[in-house]
Amino acid sequence: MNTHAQNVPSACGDCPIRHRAVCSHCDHDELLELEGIKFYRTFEAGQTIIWSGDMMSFVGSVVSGIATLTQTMEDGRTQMVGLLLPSDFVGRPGRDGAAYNVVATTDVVMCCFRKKPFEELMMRTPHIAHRLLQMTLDELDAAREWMLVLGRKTAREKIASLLSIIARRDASVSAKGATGSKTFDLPLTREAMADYLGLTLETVSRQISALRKDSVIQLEGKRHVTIPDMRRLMDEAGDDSDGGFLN
Amino acid sequence: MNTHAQNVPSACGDCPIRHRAVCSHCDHDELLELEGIKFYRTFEAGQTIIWSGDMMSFVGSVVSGIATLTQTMEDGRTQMVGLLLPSDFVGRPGRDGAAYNVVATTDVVMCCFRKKPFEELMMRTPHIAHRLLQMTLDELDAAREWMLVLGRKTAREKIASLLSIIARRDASVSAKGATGSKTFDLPLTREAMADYLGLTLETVSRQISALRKDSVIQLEGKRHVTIPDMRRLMDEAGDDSDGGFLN
DNA sequence: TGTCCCAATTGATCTGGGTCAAGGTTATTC
DNA sequence: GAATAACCTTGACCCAGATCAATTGGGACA
Repeated sequence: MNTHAQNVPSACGDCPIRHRAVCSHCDHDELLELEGIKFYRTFEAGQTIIWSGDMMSFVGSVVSGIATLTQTMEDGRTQMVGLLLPSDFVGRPGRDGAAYNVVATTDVVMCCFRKKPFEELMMRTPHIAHRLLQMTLDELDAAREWMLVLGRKTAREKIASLLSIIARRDASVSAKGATGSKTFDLPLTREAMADYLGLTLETVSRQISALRKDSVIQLEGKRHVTIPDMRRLMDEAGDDSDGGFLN
Repeated sequence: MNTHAQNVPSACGDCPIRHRAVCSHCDHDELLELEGIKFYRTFEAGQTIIWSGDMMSFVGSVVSGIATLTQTMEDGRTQMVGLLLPSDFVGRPGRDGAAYNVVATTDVVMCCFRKKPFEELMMRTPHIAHRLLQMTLDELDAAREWMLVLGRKTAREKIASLLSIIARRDASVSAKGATGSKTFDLPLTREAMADYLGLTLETVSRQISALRKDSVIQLEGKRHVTIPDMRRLMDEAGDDSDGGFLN
């Protein structure tokens, strides 16, 4: 039982179940069991991966690309409830119906497992259940952190919170650690950001402009963001500590 | 392996680990193992059970009373992120620090387990891990459902959503099932409701008055609510289906 | 090189819910 | 049963963010 290194043994392939997603150890027994129940699927940008209420026949993780979880009311109001980046897990072992829409924001490759055999594997393999429990607890924390953002933060603080989350998960760090400067491409349209933050896209646009005018962020084009001072951004977000949506 | 009935065998005592909270079956082996690691604690209304950031030395479930999970910003803005009713589980196996404050709203009795032994028990006992995973997935769904409430619903819809959740979890049903009339005592002050809904207490008060004037609800005193028509309330909440915070 | 299209910006105005302030209701205590 | 203290309600006013409406920018394609 050795913890997994960055470079994956070729025997493991690039299946996420052997990376962060599900297990953190690396003996090869299960690989065989997985043959035939594991497969890859690709989705185009904009495509719905799972409809809320559908029976889900698979679980899996995101290999590349970005997907979002959204809830919708009949009148069309929508709220994004999660952001899926590579290595994030999708699915609800033990459940049949999906609770929300999963939509590909960019082109997405997923590594999927047929649900029934995966559940059986999980039953036989305690560390998978434990790993899933840890991941689910992380998501629960993230969701609750986000409830504070949605319920109590101002528009400016909401934008700063979102940027700081994306920066932490996504960014190439250009300087010393958590407080230096960071650069990344926004993976979301203004409208998607609005759906995430419980705002309108106009308000998102205005607040981004304001943050740029105040030099909290720099913009190159519409999507490429650089954050000269993470500490400053996190102050704007109202985060006391190092917060942690999506860890 | 028999599913648990309402009346608990006396050998089981009233420990929640044998009720809904953790396991859904009832063989007696583990009971012995639990001796010495299980204990009860009581908290007075208003008392903080766990401070955010504290090391948690126990996990457990609520036996009686009501507690809330809250997040707070330095400037005092607070957001409730969960409501704990009897049988709900508290704690994060595998984690040390608490992520939010847990506060007793009424007097609360908790059935606690020392964390380390509980975790060891969980490692040895797959069905406990599976049960906890299911419960955590339920909480995650509930949290995400609540994100829609916080991000996209109007004040009136928010109040209706909260009332319908409490009615579903808490109420004595007076008529036929989910659509009949229900009666219950509000377990929360107006201020706590406001913290739950991302509103101010004045707005909560006004919207409750409005719902009463429109006969969506009836009030006796300040806390005793009866809902003549659940279907009507759920329409007001904007819930298409039977929604499900806290299941 | 233009034109089509979609994302984004910016402006003007409106409004739901926040803020501030003044009572009213119960419950508790002595 | 009067005094005190929570808790709740209601009113008047205000403002952050929504809504409605142009306009701009930038990439793909012919």
